[in-house]
Amino acid sequence: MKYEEAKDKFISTWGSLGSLWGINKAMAQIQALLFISTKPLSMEDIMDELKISRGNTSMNLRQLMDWGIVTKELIPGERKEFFTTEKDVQELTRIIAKERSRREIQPVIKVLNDVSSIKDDGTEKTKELIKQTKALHDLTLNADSMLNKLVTQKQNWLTKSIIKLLK
Amino acid sequence: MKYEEAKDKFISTWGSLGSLWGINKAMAQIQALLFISTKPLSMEDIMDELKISRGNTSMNLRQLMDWGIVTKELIPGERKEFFTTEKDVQELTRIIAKERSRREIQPVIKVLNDVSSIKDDGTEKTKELIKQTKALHDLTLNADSMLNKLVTQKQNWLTKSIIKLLK
DNA sequence: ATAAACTTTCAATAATTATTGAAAGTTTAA
DNA sequence: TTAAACTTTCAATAATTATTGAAAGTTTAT
Repeated sequence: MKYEEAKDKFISTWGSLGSLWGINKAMAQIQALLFISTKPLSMEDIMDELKISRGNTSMNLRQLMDWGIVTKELIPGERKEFFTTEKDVQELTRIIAKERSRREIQPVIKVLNDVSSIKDDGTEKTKELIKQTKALHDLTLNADSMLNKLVTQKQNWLTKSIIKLLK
Repeated sequence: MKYEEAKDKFISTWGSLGSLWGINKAMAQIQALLFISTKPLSMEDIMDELKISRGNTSMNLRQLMDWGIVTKELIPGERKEFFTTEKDVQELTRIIAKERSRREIQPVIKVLNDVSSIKDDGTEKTKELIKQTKALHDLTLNADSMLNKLVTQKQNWLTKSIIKLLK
């Protein structure tokens, strides 16, 4: 496999994986492109490489910047804006996990907490609702914490053990 | 908050959370409904409760059964089929995590592995591609393993400590 | 074998989400 | 101040995904 082929394969795979971490295809592909680029890229560069429109590029870059994953880089003597992404995967994951926790998991924890706190009127169905939403509430907290744990760990000790197991 | 209100709130919230764990709204809502129900429900019951069509109900129940989350229950003397869902959240999570790992994470690990194995031609961009896809490969393995870890743990020791921290 | 009771399938349609492109906005250089 | 270079916005459109409903399929009781 040659460089170009490998690069395209990587970008398109990472793009379609976007759904897994809750971002759209273009956004994931822009991030992937920046991730393997050795130098900052301009909007033009990104549009050309990914064959997407100016508007699409602008909007998705903006969102990536909102997330704190991509930063503007000003290059002396250049009028254009250039962009780079966080290159440390641990840090990248930490940012994404935090963002998703804040946007998606926290609101659910709140609802589960509310629902599991309704007054127990003694009926079986109410008891079941309370019991099961409590269990989900616990699980969600648990998952959220795991997410953060995964992400704040300093060393990838785990990776090493897995690779050992797989070989 | 009364039972009906709490129930509806739970079902709709859980439904909209579906995207987080990669399933569609109707599927998540059916699962939620079964999850808090004290007895198996028929297709009719589900359609009425969630106001969705017969076809939609049938297709999503089928998918939930494919995932192994929902099972058919035959009730003696009844012609209809009845459905129940796994009630143990730990087990539920384990099933979902396994399924997502198989369907989504494994293929990505494969691509990352392929891409990071391209011949190093000595250019900077090739080195960067190799380095960064290797890093992602490790991360993905790591995340996958975490997912499984989260899910196979017997006790929710973590939950307890979080609750303690939050209070 | 027949018909009633029930489930599945799938083409048509609706709803949602992503993308475009051109006009409006902003910044910079001279 | 002007105009060129660049970015952002957003209504229109395209692409994708979910949902319906009715016809076809299946099972069961008689």
